[in-house]
Amino acid sequence: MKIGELSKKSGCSIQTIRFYEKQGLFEACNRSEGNYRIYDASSLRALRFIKQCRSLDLTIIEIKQLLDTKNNPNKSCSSVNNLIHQHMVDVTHRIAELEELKITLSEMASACTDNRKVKECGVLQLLEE
Amino acid sequence: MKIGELSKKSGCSIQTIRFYEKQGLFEACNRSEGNYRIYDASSLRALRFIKQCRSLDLTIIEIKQLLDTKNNPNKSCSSVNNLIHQHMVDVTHRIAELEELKITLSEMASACTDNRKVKECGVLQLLEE
DNA sequence: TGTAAAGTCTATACCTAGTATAGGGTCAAC
DNA sequence: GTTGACCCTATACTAGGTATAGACTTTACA
Repeated sequence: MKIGELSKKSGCSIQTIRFYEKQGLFEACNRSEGNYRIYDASSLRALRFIKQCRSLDLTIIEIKQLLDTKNNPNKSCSSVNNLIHQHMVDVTHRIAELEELKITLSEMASACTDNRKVKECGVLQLLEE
Repeated sequence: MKIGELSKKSGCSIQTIRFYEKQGLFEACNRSEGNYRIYDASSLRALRFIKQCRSLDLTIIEIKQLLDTKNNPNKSCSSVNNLIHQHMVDVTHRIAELEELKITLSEMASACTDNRKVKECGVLQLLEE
């Protein structure tokens, strides 16, 4: 199949697929006479794996490491476990930050009403502090 | 005062201050004979305002809009209120996304233990789906 | 068979909010 | 006069794509 079909089947844009290739994540199995990228079913599986990883917010470098690890079936998978665990820690931390931000924003919001003028705006006053 | 002092007093790096200037957020009041940027107390207040806004994750464009609004003291401040409100909506949404991600990651984590081999790794198996 | 449309190719620029350099100029102290 | 601290501009880089421009290939239809 050509890149357009792979794009539709995978839900990744054509540019994204080419971008992943440039990053060394993912290669077309070969090229047609007219220099078109040709993919097969295993390409689709590989791309879905990448997409799944991205949906977990793994970076491209981390995905590369996972792919490397996958190529060594007899090694320990502890690095995979560590990766996921560290991501959980990071996400938890980020949620806490955003919760704090939300509180600050809500305090801001309650400091003013729509019917004021700029010079009386409670939000702007808080921002000046 | 020169940029180094402003940097220390504001907690923004020198490069960041120059970057804000390039973005049109913030200007030195004038230049010394040797072409050094010269700032005064009002510069520090202005920079702190920008920093405060950035700590709320307002974008540079949004901060520009706020600064524009501040220059019209007699206009309505409803755009300011809307901005803060929309940010609260966005942050709330992002928190929800991250909470979902956290659940997914924790399911991943519990699918494997450190003592397995790559080919038996529960995490990698889930990622293949 | 001709041609128009759809698909693909590479290369490049752009996005955010800075950070990090290179290569030079300025200023104060010793 | 020279050392060191400070400052200047310009440029490249970061992450994960997205969006073009300009050219080539393939497909469909008359």
